[in-house]
Amino acid sequence: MKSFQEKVSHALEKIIKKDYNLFLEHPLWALPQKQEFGDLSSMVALKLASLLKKDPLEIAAGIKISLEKVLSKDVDKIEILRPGFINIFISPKILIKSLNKILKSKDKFFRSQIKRKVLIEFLSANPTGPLSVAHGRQAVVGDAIANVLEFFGNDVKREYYLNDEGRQIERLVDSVLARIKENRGEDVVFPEDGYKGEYVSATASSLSIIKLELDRERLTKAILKEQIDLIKGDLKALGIKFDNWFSQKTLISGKKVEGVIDLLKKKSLIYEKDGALWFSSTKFGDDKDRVIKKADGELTYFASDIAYHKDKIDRKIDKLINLWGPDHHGYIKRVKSAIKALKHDQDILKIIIIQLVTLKTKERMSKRAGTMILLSDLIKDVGPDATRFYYLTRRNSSHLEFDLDLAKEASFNNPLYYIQYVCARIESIFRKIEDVSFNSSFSKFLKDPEELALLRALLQFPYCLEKAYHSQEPVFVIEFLKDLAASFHKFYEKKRVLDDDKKVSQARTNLVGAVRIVFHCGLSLLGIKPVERM
RNA sequence: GUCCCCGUAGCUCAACGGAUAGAGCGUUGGCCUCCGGAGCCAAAAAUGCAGGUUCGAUUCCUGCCGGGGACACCA
Repeated sequence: MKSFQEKVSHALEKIIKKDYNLFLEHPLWALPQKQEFGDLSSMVALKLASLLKKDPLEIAAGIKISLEKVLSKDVDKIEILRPGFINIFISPKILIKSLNKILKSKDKFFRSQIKRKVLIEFLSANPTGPLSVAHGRQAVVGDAIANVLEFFGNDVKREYYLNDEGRQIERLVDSVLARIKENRGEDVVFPEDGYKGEYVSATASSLSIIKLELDRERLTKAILKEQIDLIKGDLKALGIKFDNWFSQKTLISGKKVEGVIDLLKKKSLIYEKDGALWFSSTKFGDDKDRVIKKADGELTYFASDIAYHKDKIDRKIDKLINLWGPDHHGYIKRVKSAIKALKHDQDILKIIIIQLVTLKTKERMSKRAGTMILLSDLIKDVGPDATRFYYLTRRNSSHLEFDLDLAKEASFNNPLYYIQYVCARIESIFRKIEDVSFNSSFSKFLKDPEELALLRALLQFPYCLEKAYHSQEPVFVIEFLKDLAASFHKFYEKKRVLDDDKKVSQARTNLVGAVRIVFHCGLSLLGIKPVERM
């Protein structure tokens, strides 16, 4: 039993079943509320009332009586408010018991043991240039989601799908070759849709690259390696590490694409039209059939993607998660139809769309045009922690308007520092105590409203985790930490931890120790290091 | 034309279908004899428009208005 909330929810579920002979689908029937409304509040009487066409207050009164029987030792009071809220005030004894459990088992108290194999693929930017601030969002959000999944006990693998073959790569190589010739003063026409960014010129000036000018295969390899290393460098700065870099090239050289096409052919899902090969994706819910091999014989990106997803599924993974940009929205049906065609449950794949990062200037970021703000510049300017935080403050589905000046400024004037200030204050207190130990027998001396308010705020962490986990929205962790930070700062203003009364002092040390555990835990999910000093 | 995301305070964002719509920045005014004032306390200030579902709508549905994006034998 991680939280008292679960206990209450189970109790309510039983009561509904017994007294009303109903089973209502809802994971948690009691939710945390504003403290004035108690620790938990349930709307179950209202739901039942609308279902049974009865007076909600009457139903609430009945539930209250049943609930009091079950929870008599655990609650202070249960009150009913119009139009039918049931508000539950947990007894401080139970709160203190939970506090002691947290001190004993630390972050394990909050962890779960869902033993599922999950593969999360994210970022997967083409290795045709450095990462921009737009990519940064995909990278950071993906990593944070993976952290949360791991925290719940999943066996998580982070994967980067590397587009190491195809037209974009050829274009990049052509662009480098053109710059090499330009540098020699030769008269060349720069490829129309080539890459114009500075990094191309930099690559073209590198001696080890120029050496390979006439050996296109080795040149391509060298340029690719350089680009991938750049990407890895940026990721490392943010503390992100992929378990697997999956090469698109190996799909083709390994005949996996041809293999999957043959498989679909055997199922009679491939046909020829206008000289191209088409996949009958409409049979599986897509809006139109899609080309997998063009009339010129070249395989489409979609063909590789079918093979790629088949490969992932064949690795015996329970859940696949892909993070895509909103420009891939129309692509979801296509890939899911392919999974269905291969006789798999399409729900094995969860696609999360991370909305755009737009520039304040309204100019579009483009690698080819060279108009973009580099992720590495951002990290350099504001530091990795503020960078990560900046990306995680928005819901996945919300646009993130990017303003570099604001981001820089925000590094000093940022909710992150409101949160970090808690850590700094706690460490500062602990530095003043010679022997920081937590003796749970003192926790019972916590009884001031400020202390209990902080403890109550702390104990909502499991609920925050549930929300973040099920919605795949790391932003909930931030919202929670902000709330908890506010509770802590308020407590800190009014009560001294280092009190003349030894008992009080020790009790508050316990409380603050638990706050520290939760902050470290929450921040580590976001991939941010708690500070000791600021 | 079809599809997706977004319209909340001057600005940037919150709010599981719930109770008095919350924060930060900015503005105005208080608080350091005391563990770190990057903090605390207080004031002014908001749901684009019109319907619908509901005991209850910022949230769900429909239409409109406004902003952004996607709709390839591109990747």
